[in-house]
This record gives sequence, structure tokens and C-alpha cells, in this order.
Amino acid sequence: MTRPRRRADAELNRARIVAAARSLVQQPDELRLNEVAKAAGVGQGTLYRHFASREELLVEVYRDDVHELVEAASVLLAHHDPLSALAAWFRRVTEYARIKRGVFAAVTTSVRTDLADHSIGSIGEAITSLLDAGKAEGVIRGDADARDVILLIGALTRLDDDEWDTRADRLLRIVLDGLRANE
Amino acid sequence: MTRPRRRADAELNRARIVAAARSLVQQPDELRLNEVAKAAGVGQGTLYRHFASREELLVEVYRDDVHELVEAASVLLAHHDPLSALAAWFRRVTEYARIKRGVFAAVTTSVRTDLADHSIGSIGEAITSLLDAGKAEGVIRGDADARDVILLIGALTRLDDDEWDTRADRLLRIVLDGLRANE
DNA sequence: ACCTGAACACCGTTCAAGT
DNA sequence: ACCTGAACACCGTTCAAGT
Repeated sequence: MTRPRRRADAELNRARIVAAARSLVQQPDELRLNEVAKAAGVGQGTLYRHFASREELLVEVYRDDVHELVEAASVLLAHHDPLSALAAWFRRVTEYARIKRGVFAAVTTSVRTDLADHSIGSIGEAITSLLDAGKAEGVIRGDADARDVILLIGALTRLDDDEWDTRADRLLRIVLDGLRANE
Repeated sequence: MTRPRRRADAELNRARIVAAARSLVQQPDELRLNEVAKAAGVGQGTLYRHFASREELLVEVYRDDVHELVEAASVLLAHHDPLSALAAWFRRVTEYARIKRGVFAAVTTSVRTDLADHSIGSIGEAITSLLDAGKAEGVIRGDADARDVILLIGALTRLDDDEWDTRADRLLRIVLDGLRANE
């Protein structure tokens, strides 16, 4: 868990890049990496030295948000029954997806990276804990796993801006119902 | 419904472009438009004259496949109960999505274009007819519409190649269960 | 009316030179 | 060990010239 040592200037550049990216992702256009480098005041090569891919950068940009989602899962489970916790967590994810669309991409990327590492990762664990609580009470189908949830919730990513109000909640309810054990 | 008149050479070029694209989309790489033009033996400008956007081209490339899916809906409804028909149609879409991943993008684009035209379009009608049959019998939730289905089924698009066998069926079952009226 | 293909635009990515 | 930024690569898109 100890950070790899970096030269102070490298550390600073890295932080500048992430800060610039965090500000630029707010805009509706696709994030341009050269623009990030320019806004951060570093050369393009420096960006690539710190982040081997666009996705690595995005994971870093949304690290705190993803962490909050992970924390939320256990808090919700402590205070609600499994189905309500899952529903509330879904709503939480949706809010993020609505405001910061990139969060979802970061979540998906994280999960994918984690799986490639043969580890489930923190987001995967969060979703798994929600599902497991429901399975233990027999209210969630036994065969569903975290990646099923990620893939289905991903439908929200493709919502048009003007559809959220009418459609997002219903989509989540459909997914939630589909995940319930057929009593 | 009558075709707009085109010069014979234009018609031929158009057909060549679609044929070249149909062959090139088979490959795993992204479809490069310049490559399509080259393979079709026409200038790039000719491609743009016939298809204003990449999506327009893709809709044309998959026109027959989309039409087959539309036809399948009424055939299935004639021979099965609504839920089985919907399940069978889902499986059909999945097979297409697995073999020709682009079909799904074409379906989505068609639906989106149709909606922008304030018309539901043939694919939208096909899905609506499947849903309506189920609603009439009280086995499908009354608030679900064709676009919900498109968005949810779209989860399959993001499956990795090696996941299909283990995950595709389950995802479809989850969506199908979610679409059922809670008895 | 339609076609051609050189040229332009836009970005991601690399790498030689520098500190 | 790290940074810079010119240069390259890759594609989509346009448009002047041609039939």
C-alpha cells in the first residue's frame, strides 16, 4: 500500500494532470488528452509517462467518487434490508451517472481491470456484498453476480439527457425486479 | 415508397459501397470509411455523397438483418404465448448480436432515427407488439416500452467474447423477469 | 449529376533532445 | 529520473477539378 517513490516534480505534475482532467471532464465534449496536458501546463509526453492509457487517467480522476460508492454499500446494508439497500445503492449510482457520466465508465474500467488481475476489487466486493445479503435472505436470485449488475446498470449510460426523468427510475426497477428470486 | 431516381452509375457505386462495408464489418477492427471507399473502388467523396454519416451506412449494411428481426416478432407471437415469444425474440436478437455485433448498433440507430422522426419505426413496432401482447394478458408490466427493452438488451453489446456462454442467457432471463408484471 | 483523390483537420502517441 | 514539444500516424471529411 506504500506509494512508489517519485521525484517531487513528477508528483506535482501528476497531481496537476489529474486536476486538469477533473475540470475538463465536466464539459460535454470528449476529453482530449492533449488539451489535458496543455491545461495542466505539462508536455504531452509527461501525461503518457504517468498514465499509460486514457482509462488509467479516468480511473484516477474518479477515484474518490468510486470510493464513496464502495463505502455507501456497507452503510446502506447496515441500515436497510437487502432489497432496499440494493435499490438505494442503484439510485446512488444513477445520481452519479447523471451528474458525472464518466464515473460509470471509471467503475466499469475498474471492475474490468480488477477482473484481469484475478481479483474482484473494491467495487466488485461492494456489489457482491449487496447481492450476498439478498441471497442469504432468499430475496435475490442465487446466480446473479456483480458483473451482471454492472452490465445491466450500464443501460443508464446510454440515456439521453432529456430521458432521465421519465426513464431512469423505471429501468432501475426493472433490473431490480429481474434480480429478485422468483418467489 | 418509390425510390428516388439516381443515375445508373450512382446506383452501382452505392451498391458497391454497401457490399464492401458488409464485407469489412465482419472483421474485428473498427470499420474505416476510407478503407470501405477503397475496397468499393470509389473515391471517399462518393461515400459521403451516398451516406452522410457512418451510422447511415451501418443502417443500410444491416437492413436485411433488422428486417428479419421485425418479421420474427409477428411469427413468434402467432405461435407462442407472449412471454415465450418475447423470450424467443430476445434469444434471436442475442444470436445476431453475438455473430454480427453491428446489428445491434444498427437497431439502436434505427430506433433513435425513428424517434427523432416522431415515428416509432418498424423495430419499435415489433418490440411494442411483443410487449403489448404480454400486457394484454397481464404478464408484462404495463409501464415498459420498446426503448426500455432496447436499452436493457444493449447490455449484451458490452459482453466480452468469452463471456457469452456463461452470461448472455442469464442476463436475458434477468431482463425478462424484470419486465414481467409482479403477480 | 456525379465522381475522384489530394489535401486538410483533428488527435492520439512517440521520441530525440534537454534539464 | 523526468520533462518538453515537434513530429508522426491515423482517419474522418471536404472540395476543386474533372467527366
